[in-house]
Amino acid sequence: MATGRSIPTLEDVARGAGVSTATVSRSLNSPERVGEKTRDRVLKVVEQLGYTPNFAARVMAAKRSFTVGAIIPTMENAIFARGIQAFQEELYRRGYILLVSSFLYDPTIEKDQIRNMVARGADGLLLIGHDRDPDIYTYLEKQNVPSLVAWTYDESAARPSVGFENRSSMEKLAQEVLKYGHKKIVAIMGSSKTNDRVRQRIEGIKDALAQHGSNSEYLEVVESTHDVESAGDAFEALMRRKSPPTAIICGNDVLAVGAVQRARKLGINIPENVSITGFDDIELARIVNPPLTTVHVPHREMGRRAACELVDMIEKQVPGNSIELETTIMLRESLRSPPPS
Amino acid sequence: MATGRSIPTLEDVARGAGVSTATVSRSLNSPERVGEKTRDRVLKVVEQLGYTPNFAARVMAAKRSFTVGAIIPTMENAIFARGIQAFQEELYRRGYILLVSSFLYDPTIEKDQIRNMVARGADGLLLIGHDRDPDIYTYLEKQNVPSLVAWTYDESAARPSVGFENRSSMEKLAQEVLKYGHKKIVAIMGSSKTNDRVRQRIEGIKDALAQHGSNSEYLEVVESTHDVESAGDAFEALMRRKSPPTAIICGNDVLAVGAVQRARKLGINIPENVSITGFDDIELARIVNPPLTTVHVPHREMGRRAACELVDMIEKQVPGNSIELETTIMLRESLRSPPPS
DNA sequence: TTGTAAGCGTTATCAG
DNA sequence: CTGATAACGCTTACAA
Repeated sequence: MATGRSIPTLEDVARGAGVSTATVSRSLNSPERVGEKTRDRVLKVVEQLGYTPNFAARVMAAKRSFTVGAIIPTMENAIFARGIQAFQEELYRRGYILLVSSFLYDPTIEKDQIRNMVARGADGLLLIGHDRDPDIYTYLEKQNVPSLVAWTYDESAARPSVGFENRSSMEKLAQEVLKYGHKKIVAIMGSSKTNDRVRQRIEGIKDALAQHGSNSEYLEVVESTHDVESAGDAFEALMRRKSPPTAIICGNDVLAVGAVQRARKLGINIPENVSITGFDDIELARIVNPPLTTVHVPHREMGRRAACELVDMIEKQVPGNSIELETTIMLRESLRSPPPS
Repeated sequence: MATGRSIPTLEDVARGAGVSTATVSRSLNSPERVGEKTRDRVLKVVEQLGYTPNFAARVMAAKRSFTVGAIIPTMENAIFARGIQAFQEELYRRGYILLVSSFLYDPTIEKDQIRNMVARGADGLLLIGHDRDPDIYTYLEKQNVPSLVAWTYDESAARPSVGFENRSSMEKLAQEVLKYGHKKIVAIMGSSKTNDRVRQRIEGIKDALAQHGSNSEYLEVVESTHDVESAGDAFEALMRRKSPPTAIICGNDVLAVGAVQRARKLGINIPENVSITGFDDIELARIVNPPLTTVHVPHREMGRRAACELVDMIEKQVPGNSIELETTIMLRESLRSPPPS
């Protein structure tokens, strides 16, 4: 029945210090509004009892949770792990804590998790990409929970985002591929179904082709799931064709690494036989052999800036500004001129 | 003043459905205890109003938050990212949500974050390794918050853990190194200061040396921080010696990759000139050239099992069982016989 | 099966 | 500067 020693509450502290609960609360939250002597006495009792405020009660009374939720595809891709790591560090610095959920690229799960986090009183939400059921945005507005989109920057979007231009970044990369004289280019991309970043990257490649006078309608895109193995399969299928591509633009580094590894297994030389490019510039990109030509994305910076912006939105009750981060093309050995045909 | 439309509460639903708040609560939490007709009516109103329960209020009333906290060194190391990913997936399946904090290997921050999570009403905590200020355990007991240690398995420890034997795993690996005839072995490890896993791995190497008749006191351990660059520096310093080691056992794959990459830069061939081993078997281990001989750790399995166990501890109010997971040695090209001297 | 009402531990308002 | 006291929104005996 009795759980032995129970957890001390504000009231216990108040009793111990011979003051009211209000005074204890003030001593803790706005010490300047309490007499020095009283405060010291209160803090001593707090220490003695090992009092920790009850969070739920505080949230309910203050209507603030100092909690931020992040709903991401998966932590297993280093781009999210890094970005979220930086996001969390900045949040911690500002007195917030992070609730994390991954939805494994399943929009239904994502939706569920968004509701869940709101219900749990998250003060704000970090979302990846703009592309989701509009109901979600209506819901968030109704609940008055600010949300910020990251991993993309889109001026045309209605809501603020912190990230980079997926389309033009990929275009720059594709330009490089074209400069090397490639004509037979195929893209291996993750599913574009509920993923605006993927769609934009595809558009970026087409932009480059169009500028180059190529007929961009001819861009072939092979869809792959987000893992090394599946990208390897896609790569293998392409290379077994009678007339294989001379360059393969992958949607991200993980896919590109999958292609490179499979190439090695098949005895296909990169870049002699075929060029491969990635996107993100994760650690893997420099470690794989040959190192990947890819687009460098400042993931940590993005996470950190997103945290700053989101906290501002929460605390200042402002709509939030979009922030564009620059990407840079990293030219490495996986790209070179096509083999003489 | 008036915030326009405000968020619907239980009471709004009750009013809308013409029932009491208790009935609404029951319709949501234990539907079987409510008449079918009433329940349907209630749920319809819930839908209409877009009602979501207020989490803080629920926590306060039920004294349960369905939230679990994980306090890890960093998400940037893939071993934690993967393990935590699986941990979160299982938690989600069981109706819990995950609060994540990283402490960047700083025990002061860790302590702070533990208190923070407890204050926020986490129902249970996942911690990495046993090694921390005993006050923390006293505190957790006093607050009656169950905690589970992962990434290690230690029978001798007072508290339950889900993980693997760091010591004997490393011993197995070191045995392999010795089998290849290496005599000059040096270890590059992360700081062992507040890290029992590191200490155990060092002991493991010594165990192997002792069994092999070598004088284990002679094991030299070079300390590195947890990044590729620092490991590279350590490696370089070792190889510049008059009499460099023939095998370098690294504390984990990240350090080993740092050594391999630096070797390439210096024109040192692995494994011809020197063997290198890792620990963890993250993706990187297979992708680096040459691929690493390392210890495979079932990170996802560990995360998943930890979630199961921790939820059991929370729900059944039991002390919790330790679970030992098996590791396996992955022999790959980075290890071979020492060069003829 | 349903309703009533007493908490849960804070914060915030308003007096003093 | 300090103290009462009313919320905050939900769960859960207990009663009907």
